[in-house]
Amino acid sequence: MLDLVANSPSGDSVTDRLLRVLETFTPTRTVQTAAEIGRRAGLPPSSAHRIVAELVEAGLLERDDERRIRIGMRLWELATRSSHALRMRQAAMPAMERVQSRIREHTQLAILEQDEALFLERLSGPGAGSNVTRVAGRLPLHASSSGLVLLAYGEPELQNRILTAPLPALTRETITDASALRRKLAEVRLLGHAVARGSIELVSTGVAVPVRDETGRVVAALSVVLPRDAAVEAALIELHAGKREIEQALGYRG
Amino acid sequence: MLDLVANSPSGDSVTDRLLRVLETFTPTRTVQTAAEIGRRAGLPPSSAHRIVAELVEAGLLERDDERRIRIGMRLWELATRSSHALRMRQAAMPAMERVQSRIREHTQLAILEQDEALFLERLSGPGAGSNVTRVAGRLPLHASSSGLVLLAYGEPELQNRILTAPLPALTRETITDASALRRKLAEVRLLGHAVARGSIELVSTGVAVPVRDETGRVVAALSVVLPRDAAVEAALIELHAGKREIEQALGYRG
DNA sequence: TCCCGATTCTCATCCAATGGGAGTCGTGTC
DNA sequence: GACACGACTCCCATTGGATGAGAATCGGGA
Repeated sequence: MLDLVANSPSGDSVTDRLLRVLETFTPTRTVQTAAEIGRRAGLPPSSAHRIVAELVEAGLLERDDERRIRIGMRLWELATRSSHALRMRQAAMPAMERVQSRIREHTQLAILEQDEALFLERLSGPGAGSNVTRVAGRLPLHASSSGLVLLAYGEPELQNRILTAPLPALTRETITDASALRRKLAEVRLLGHAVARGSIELVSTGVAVPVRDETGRVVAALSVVLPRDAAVEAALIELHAGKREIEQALGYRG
Repeated sequence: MLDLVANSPSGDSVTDRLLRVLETFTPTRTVQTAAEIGRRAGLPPSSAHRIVAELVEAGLLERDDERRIRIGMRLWELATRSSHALRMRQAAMPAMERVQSRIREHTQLAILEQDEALFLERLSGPGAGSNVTRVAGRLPLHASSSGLVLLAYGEPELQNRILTAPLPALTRETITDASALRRKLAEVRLLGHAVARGSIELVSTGVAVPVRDETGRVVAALSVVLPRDAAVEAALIELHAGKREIEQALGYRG
């Protein structure tokens, strides 16, 4: 490929490139030079600089004092202002705060997104226990309590996809057997909640309940993360109260 | 313009177009058909469909059951995971919850963004008063208490820009005179907080304090919105406690 | 049944995007 | 103070992917 070419000989569309550029940013790498971005996104230096400059112009990226690049707030604004799911987050916040203040452990809200549980919010008091979850982070459906709820009440087609795919173990207590998972899902539907002990981290137990919108579909999971051997009853009571509060805010008349 | 052309004869780059497409979404219009998007973004129908399909493929937009288009969660994820400012939001949440639970009025966190105050978070108990602020919403610097704080501690160049531009009135109590604003800013710096009575909505009063990061720069404003004639002392005490808590989380040793 | 709008597909056209290269700037090293 | 290295900017010949008119298809409502 030593020839002079134009219009992305690499065969990727402009959209692809923009996305690759944005994806070079991670939770641990929030500022980069334009050249770094280019290297990581697999772009020639001059192209990288041009594209980054364009994105800065558009407000999707920002240049700080030292001329380095950060993700622009414009991106977050666009996404947050106009997103259906994030309006749900807003509706759920008061209930989440209540649960958090009573249980005093991590309180989370997750939705189904591309066959994973995506966490929209996490409230954590001081002194709350261990928790790998992060806002805008993801966890696999078969391992997290939130994921189990979203999976148990999800489309049959989703369940098939997950049950026929490999079930990677995060700990030695993660369910990795399809038929065991199938039984677990039946249990979740029967009880109306999911308890996941040690399946994400050995030291903690997740407890989650489904949240329905006005159409009656399960659209989210409300959960708390307790120390591994804590009793779940008190948490369940608060989760159900919180769940009902959110459902009312969403217009569900159960 | 009846001739056959290629590569956007309209003279706009691909980035521009993508941004225009994303900007057709608003808080009140979160789902649209591809054709609607095209009309609003000023794109020919076939181009609109192609671009929308590309963005759906990339995950920046999503198609719902009825084939209509929504903003994709991917966009929010990218922005939230990798943004400096949103990590600050996360660091501020516990303090904000505390302030909210004590004052029981809207508690907000704002940053400076493109010469406006951009609200990163708003906690609102049940029964809190009126409030025009929205998460991911903006307010002018000269009118809101958060804006006054950000402006008072901002770069001189920012202050010049604002002070020499027109100062639109949101209510009859908004400061619209440059020299009055200059005096107000001096007062804010002297007192270490801003009180804005009726300048956004006549029925409410904003109270805001600055928040500094580890470099000592003011990077955010923590504020509450009280009923117009409420006493501000109790709120100020909580705001200062909250501010200090956030600054410690950010590594500021004041 | 017809109609109208949304959507998909095709394809000739051609210009905006491309990326090598050369040069500048700033910083850190010996 | 010279040198090395990397980030960045500018330039420009090249061209293939993006473009949008148009035709066809789909789908819902009257």
